[in-house]
Amino acid sequence: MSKRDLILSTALELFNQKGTAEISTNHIAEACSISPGNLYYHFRNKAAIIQALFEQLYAAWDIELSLPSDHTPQLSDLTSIVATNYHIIWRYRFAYRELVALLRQDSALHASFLSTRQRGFSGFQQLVEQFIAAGIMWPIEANTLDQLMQICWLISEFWLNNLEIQQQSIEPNTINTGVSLMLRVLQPYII
Amino acid sequence: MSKRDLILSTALELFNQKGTAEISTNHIAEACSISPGNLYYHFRNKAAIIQALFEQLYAAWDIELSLPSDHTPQLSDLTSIVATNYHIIWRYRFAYRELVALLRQDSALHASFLSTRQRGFSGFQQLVEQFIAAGIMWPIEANTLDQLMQICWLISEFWLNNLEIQQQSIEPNTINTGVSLMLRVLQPYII
DNA sequence: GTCTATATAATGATAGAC
DNA sequence: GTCTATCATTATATAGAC
Repeated sequence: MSKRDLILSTALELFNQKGTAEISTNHIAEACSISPGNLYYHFRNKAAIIQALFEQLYAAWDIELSLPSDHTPQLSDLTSIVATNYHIIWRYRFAYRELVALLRQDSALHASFLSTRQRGFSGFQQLVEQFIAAGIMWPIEANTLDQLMQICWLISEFWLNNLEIQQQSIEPNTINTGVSLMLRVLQPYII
Repeated sequence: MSKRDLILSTALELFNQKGTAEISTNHIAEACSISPGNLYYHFRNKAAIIQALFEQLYAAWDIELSLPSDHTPQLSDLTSIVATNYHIIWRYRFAYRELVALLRQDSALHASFLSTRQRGFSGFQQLVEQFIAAGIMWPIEANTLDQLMQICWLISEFWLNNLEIQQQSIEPNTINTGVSLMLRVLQPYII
């Protein structure tokens, strides 16, 4: 592993444990067993480390959430995508715990997050439209469909935060409850 | 206004602007035009200020969300309660922006938040049960009902965060979109 | 209650040797 | 690339005078 990757994986672990505000560049360097000066050779500053971790998050979405394009979509695709998404968010949970605060502090980060998020939402839209075309779901009026997808998206982005607020452990069991909620939203429209 | 209240309202404004991590006790004292020492006479530390602001938040919920008990519930009660709740959350928006991080750092705060939140959720449960009893909503199987209420609760807690992530301004128009989402969830079960 | 002054520690970040 | 040394700044918090 390159030193850069060591710094990033160490920072990710510490941020997930204690939050970005509590972890200083000195903490990260010490946990990597390198000097603070060395850390600053690899990263301009602390914000650059956070930005690089967000880039890893975007890459994880691109890699792990892509569906084979020659594939007739099934409802089970939705549940597996959502479950995979929860695992990615959990891996970068510091980001979602502090999301609004982090984005407000760094407008470049906000821009990159928004454009990545928009791509994801478009993919989700296409999937649901494929469900309708395949006769898995009833045709739905455009406004209603948009609302349903917004609700599903909200659940997918905040379900883990919701579990943490309730001090519930994050495990397959509790994660699947989040998947069930999304299906509950769509259920009246499923054939 | 007492000095204690001045400190709290000033801290609230600064926390809402910049986040709790960026605002020090010195910043708060300076904005109040008092000395740091004086601030520490009124509050043990910064965490105590945050705790006191959460107490104000709890009080706002108790005062502004209580319904007259001799009143037959209507669906419009739900929308007005939800809209009022959004206004309260917006007033204490720093708390919801950083909620998971703040609760993880302070177990006493976490406990008080959870018990207040539980009371709120119970009140919401009762309201929906009254809707069913009054023939406004169909009888719903217990598990389904619980899921629907969890979804509504998730929307109510995270809608403003969702708006901020999307860089949408918080105004009656966008707030009402959140109310509509909740009604969209319940719509298939409304008579 | 309020202030000044200060202790102590940590922060982000850089310069320059190797 | 990596280190040591160090900078200026800031943070929380307290002591003691008024």
